[in-house]
Amino acid sequence: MKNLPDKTVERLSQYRRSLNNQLTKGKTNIFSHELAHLLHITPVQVRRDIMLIGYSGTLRKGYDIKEMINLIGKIIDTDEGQRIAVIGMGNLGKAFIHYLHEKGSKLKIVASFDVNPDKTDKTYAGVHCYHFDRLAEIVKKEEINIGIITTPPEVVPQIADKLVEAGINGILNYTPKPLSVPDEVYLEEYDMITSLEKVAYFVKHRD
Amino acid sequence: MKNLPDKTVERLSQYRRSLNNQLTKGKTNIFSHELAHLLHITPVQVRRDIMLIGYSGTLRKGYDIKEMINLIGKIIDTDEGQRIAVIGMGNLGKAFIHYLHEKGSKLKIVASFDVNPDKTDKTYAGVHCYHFDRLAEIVKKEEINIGIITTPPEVVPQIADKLVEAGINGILNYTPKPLSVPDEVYLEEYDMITSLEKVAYFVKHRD
DNA sequence: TATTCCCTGTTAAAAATTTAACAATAATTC
DNA sequence: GAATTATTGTTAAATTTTTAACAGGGAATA
Repeated sequence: MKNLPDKTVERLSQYRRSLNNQLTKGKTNIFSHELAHLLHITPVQVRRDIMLIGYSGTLRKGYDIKEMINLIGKIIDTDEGQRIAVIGMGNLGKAFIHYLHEKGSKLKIVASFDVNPDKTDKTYAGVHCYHFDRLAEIVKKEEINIGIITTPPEVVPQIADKLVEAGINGILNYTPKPLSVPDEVYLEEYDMITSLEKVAYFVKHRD
Repeated sequence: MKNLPDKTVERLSQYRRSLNNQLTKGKTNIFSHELAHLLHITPVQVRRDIMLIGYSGTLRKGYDIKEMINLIGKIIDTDEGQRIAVIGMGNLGKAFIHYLHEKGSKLKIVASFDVNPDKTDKTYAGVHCYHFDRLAEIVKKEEINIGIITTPPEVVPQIADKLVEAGINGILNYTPKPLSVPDEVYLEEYDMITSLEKVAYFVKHRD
């Protein structure tokens, strides 16, 4: 499959979640306008995304929910499921682990890291916390290929270097410290303060 | 000032943070390419954003850091500073409070809410946690105008309703449950699982 | 069986965002 | 003081994303 647009990929993840939800409610088919309504987007956008992934619904019956869930899985997930590490076991790191814990997602957080001895060598929601010194070792052993960084910003560049060195393929940086990594590593950054200041701006300038 | 593009607003927040950082290092002026380098974006983008906010640097000396910080403040902040509430005192809520605690930001988290009696009537990092039943009362008393939702997804719609009813002007929804609010309320949504699945997708399809 | 209606799939247009191109000009060099 | 260099500000082009428009066709209706 040709590479999908960024935004479509984001929505696929959300479609899947909504669809799973509908499935548990006993629904088997869904119209573009229904799915759109659930995500508060437009039906056209739904249909366009579905077109891009090469799926087809049936006229007047909409889309088969199970089929769509499976297809999205084929697009996003790998067969083995990707294995993830969280670096930094503060509140944000814990939130992540907690978030992924219940879901039947293919994404598995299999290790966490910290330097604080109060946190290392303990297990939180089924995820063991190792000392950061053991990063390379554990990444290899556990076949981790994605890292989520939730540490204080000062140490982010070194952490990223270590992750890349250890052979990770994707990084999700949740700190306010912008990062750059080699081209072959996929990087996604998100800054909580920025999104809050964005809200502040648009609240101030609304009308 | 005419309304700025979404993305420019996001970057302004990041410029300011970087600039403050440079200021503490004793730097007084900065070139577009330097600022660009700090955020890992292009110099053109920096210059264009600066153009949009109507600021000018001086040729060969770059931009005056203090002036820019002040200007960005005038654009994003209000004189009194906006007052924020966090709804849901789980790990994510705590992360937010912690994050904003140290910063000299104009944004102030002045209250938090939960329904769990283990959490209510306590203070975390200087922020008092009230029972959710008191939302309307406290929002009024504390003149809160922005709410951050970090609760379990099931209860999000009711919470949003209550926030809107209480007269809030902006909502930052961190749950995976899409929300819709009246037009006069600014809504920003962010979904941690989605961004993780996005990384997973691009890692899988990289090159 | 003809007609209407609803919903999909897709192409085309519009809007938002990023990137490129370059003119202007102050400082520096020769 | 002429030529070169570095850096800004801005217009234009390219890219990405969203929205609109509408043809097609199966189901329902009559």
